[in-house]
Amino acid sequence: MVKLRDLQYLDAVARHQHFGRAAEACFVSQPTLSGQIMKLEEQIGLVLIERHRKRVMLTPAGEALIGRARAVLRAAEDFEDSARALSAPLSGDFHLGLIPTVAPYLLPHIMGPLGRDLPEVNFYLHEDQTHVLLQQLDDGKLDVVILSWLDSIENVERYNLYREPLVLAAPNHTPLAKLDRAALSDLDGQLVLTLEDGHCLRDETLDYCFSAGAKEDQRFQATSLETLRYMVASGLGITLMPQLAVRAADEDQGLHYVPFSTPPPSREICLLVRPNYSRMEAVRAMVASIRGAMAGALSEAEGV
Amino acid sequence: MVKLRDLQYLDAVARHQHFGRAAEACFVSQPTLSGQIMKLEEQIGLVLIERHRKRVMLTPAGEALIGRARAVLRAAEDFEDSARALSAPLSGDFHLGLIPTVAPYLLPHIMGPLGRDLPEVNFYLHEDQTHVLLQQLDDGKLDVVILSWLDSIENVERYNLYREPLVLAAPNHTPLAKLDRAALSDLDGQLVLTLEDGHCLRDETLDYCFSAGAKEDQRFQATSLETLRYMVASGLGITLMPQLAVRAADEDQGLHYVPFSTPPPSREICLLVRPNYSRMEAVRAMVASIRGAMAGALSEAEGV
DNA sequence: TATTTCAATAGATAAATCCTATGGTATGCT
DNA sequence: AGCATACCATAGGATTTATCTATTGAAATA
Repeated sequence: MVKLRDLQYLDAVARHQHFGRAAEACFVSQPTLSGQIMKLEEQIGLVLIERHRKRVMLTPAGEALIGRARAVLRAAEDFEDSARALSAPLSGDFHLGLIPTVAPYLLPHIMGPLGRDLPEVNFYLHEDQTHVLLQQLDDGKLDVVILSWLDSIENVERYNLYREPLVLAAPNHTPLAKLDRAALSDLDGQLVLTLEDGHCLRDETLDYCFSAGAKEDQRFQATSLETLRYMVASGLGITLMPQLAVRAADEDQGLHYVPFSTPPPSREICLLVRPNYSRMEAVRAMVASIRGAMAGALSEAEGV
Repeated sequence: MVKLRDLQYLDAVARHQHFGRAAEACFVSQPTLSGQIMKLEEQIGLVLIERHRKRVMLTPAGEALIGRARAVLRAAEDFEDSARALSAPLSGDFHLGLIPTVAPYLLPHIMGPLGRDLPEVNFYLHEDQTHVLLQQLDDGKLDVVILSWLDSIENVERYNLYREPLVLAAPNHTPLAKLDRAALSDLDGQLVLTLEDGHCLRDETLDYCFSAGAKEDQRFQATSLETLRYMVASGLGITLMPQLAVRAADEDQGLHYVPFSTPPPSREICLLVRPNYSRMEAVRAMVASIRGAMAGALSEAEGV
């Protein structure tokens, strides 16, 4: 039977397209890696790697097998992760992915409680757009992602964390900013500023706005929620903001937030893991910790 | 990183609940296996096996990990199968599962062509009911199954082989046996003999019969199509028979087959493999070979 | 108490892996 | 051309790992 080490060597060569660097990545000498790769090729009766002077690459057979080789390695890592989780359920490294419209506003609320409730866990934080996070979750690069739920997402296990209302952000001294409560119908005929393509908040905002009869201002697209905030503050237009991004201090910057009358437009922020993920005990602890932290944070924010 | 060999040892101990027999199954000595298991336990920091005098068994931790260990082994086998398939696509062992109402009538038509078209393949044949075959396909015990398609089947790749008409089987000298062509409406009010529970042909037959107003004869249930045939021949009642099970010689046994007018009741016989199965080239060759053989066989039978 | 059963231990051997040093062959530069 | 560079393959020896046989030890059985 093939050996996991050989598959690691194969994976490294496929990745680096270079025997020396692949060997370095595996912490062995180049001849060792070369020899083992050759032995593997001999064992299965196929040449897996095309050796050129300038660059090595996989043969068609290698290309066909590399996916399955990586599947074996993933399964082995999964076994080891499970073992670690069993011997110390609430410890180890966790790679947590968040979308850009959540991370900077959620993390201040939860990093404290998480550090307190799971003191043995090291959290590595990754910020990216939904589709990237989901891909990385699937690849095993991330353990957990937190994002705004979309019905098109599949093949994950989902834990709702909190439902986040969207509020209307309008420049001071405009009629909309005078409102105590906004209704969706108030958006009719308005021009709305949005984030650039790829942000799920953009799609959610546009959905609500289109159905209310508002139009997108196609002259500008913001690259981040902070940019968007300043575009609104400088009087360029209005937008919808997630509740957690609301800052009372912005009033001085020419920006006013108006909550919607119930039921407000909102998004469901949830935590996702792969089905059969090996460290569910820690995930459940994380979910409980975050829900606890956010129950307080949102009702507090809502009162403002 | 864990070694595949260790996982094999673990799997063997879990299976045999006995170190000595597990070692034998792995073709190593008992101390070797004991030692490696202990080393594995030490490596992952968990006791996986409860050593009792009378019987060894998995600890809860072992129970939690054995599934993932087996997943690793399956992935490794998959890699090796793929490698073999690449170096000799149309050779090796194939475990083929068939349902009992297909196997004895289909195999005579296809074993010749299969042997001719895939001379390097060894076919191992397994006969069982649909749900057992599907489970074994999923477990990797079978490479390919051939059965009558049900809409409830999922998570497989499907290749239709042929659509098999069902014909009316009635005792000679009964009014139905005098018909040249039967219509479903002719079944109205009849008592129909069926196979015992678990055979998909039973469900298909009853579906057609119920919708035509016929009732099941609950006094008898046949354990095989051959038994059923003789029950009809001895005048106990009528039934529906798959076209391929029709034998002209039965006329002398008091049994008459009446084809239905078009469109006749029928079942779709198809070949299933796991998605991402590693030896698709051979499967495609099998499908082509069977389709070729059956195109002739069915039109021939239909002419009778 | 004697016997049986079965996993663990001890010590020796065989095999696999890995290292350093070196060879050979394209590629690129002057 | 000629030399230097980059890089994979080969050789030979050192180390680690897996494996074997023989034996021990501890519970279960008679």
